Amino acid sequence: MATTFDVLAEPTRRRILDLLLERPRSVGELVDQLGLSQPGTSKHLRVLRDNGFVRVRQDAQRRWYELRPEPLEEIDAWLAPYRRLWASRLDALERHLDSMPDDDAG
Amino acid sequence: MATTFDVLAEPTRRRILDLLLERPRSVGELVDQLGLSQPGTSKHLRVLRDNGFVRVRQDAQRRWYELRPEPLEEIDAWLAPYRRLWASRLDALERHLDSMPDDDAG
DNA sequence: CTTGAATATAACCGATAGGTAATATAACTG
DNA sequence: CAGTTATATTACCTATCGGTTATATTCAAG
Repeated sequence: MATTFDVLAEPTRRRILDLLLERPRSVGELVDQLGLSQPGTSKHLRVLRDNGFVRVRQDAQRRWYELRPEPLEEIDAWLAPYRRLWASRLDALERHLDSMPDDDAG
Repeated sequence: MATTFDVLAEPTRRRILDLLLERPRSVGELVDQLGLSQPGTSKHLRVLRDNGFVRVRQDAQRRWYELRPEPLEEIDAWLAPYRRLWASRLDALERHLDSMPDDDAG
C-alpha cells in the first residue's frame, strides 16, 4: 500500500481534499468538479479511503465522502523536527515586526 | 518537473533529508548510509536539488549537500487550512490537561 | 422483478520513475 | 600529463500509476 506522501503526490487527490475541506460531497459532485471520469474519480477515492484520508457515509445510492484528519496530522508530525530550520527565522521576523511603530497606512 | 509532494513521496529521498537534518554530508557518506548505488544516490540528490530541498557546496572533489527549508515550509503552509480539522481537538485536550490536578505519578 | 441511478471494480494501455551498469567529468596528486 | 578519487550523466529495464472503456453491484421506484 502507498504511504501518506504517495497519496498526496497526486494533484487530483489534493484537489479532492480541498473540495472535501469545504464540506462532504457525493461522488457525482466530485466527478463534476474534477472534470474526470467517474471510474477515475472512484479510483482516487479508493486510494484516499484505503489510506484513511476520507470516510464514507452511505445514503441510498449516494456515498458521501468526508475528510478524516489523521493522515494530515501525520504529515504535520513528520514536519516537526524540520521546523527548527525556519522557526528561528520566523521568530526573528516576529520580533522585528513587534519592534516596529504601528503604522497601518503602509 | 515534480511537485514538492512528488519529491517527498520517495522513501529514499526522505531518508536523505533525515540524514541532512543532522548535518551536511558528502555524496559518499550518503551512499554508505543509504546502501544504495552511487548513481542512484546522485539521481535522488539531483531531484532534491532541482526542487530546492538541498544546496551543494563544492570542496575539491567532494560535494557537501545541506538542507534548505523552503520546500518544507511550503508543505507547512499547504497544511494550514487543514489544521482546523484537529486543532480544536488538541485545544480541548490541552484545556482538559490544564484543568487536571498536578499529579506526575500517574 | 425489471428499470434506472449512483458507484465500484476489472481489464487494458502508455507514460514515468527508480534501479543498475557503464561511462563521462572534474579535481587533486605526483 | 597519467593515475586516482569523487561525483554526475547516460542508457536501459521493469514495475507502477493514472487514465479510459466496459462491466458489475447496489438500491430505490414502479
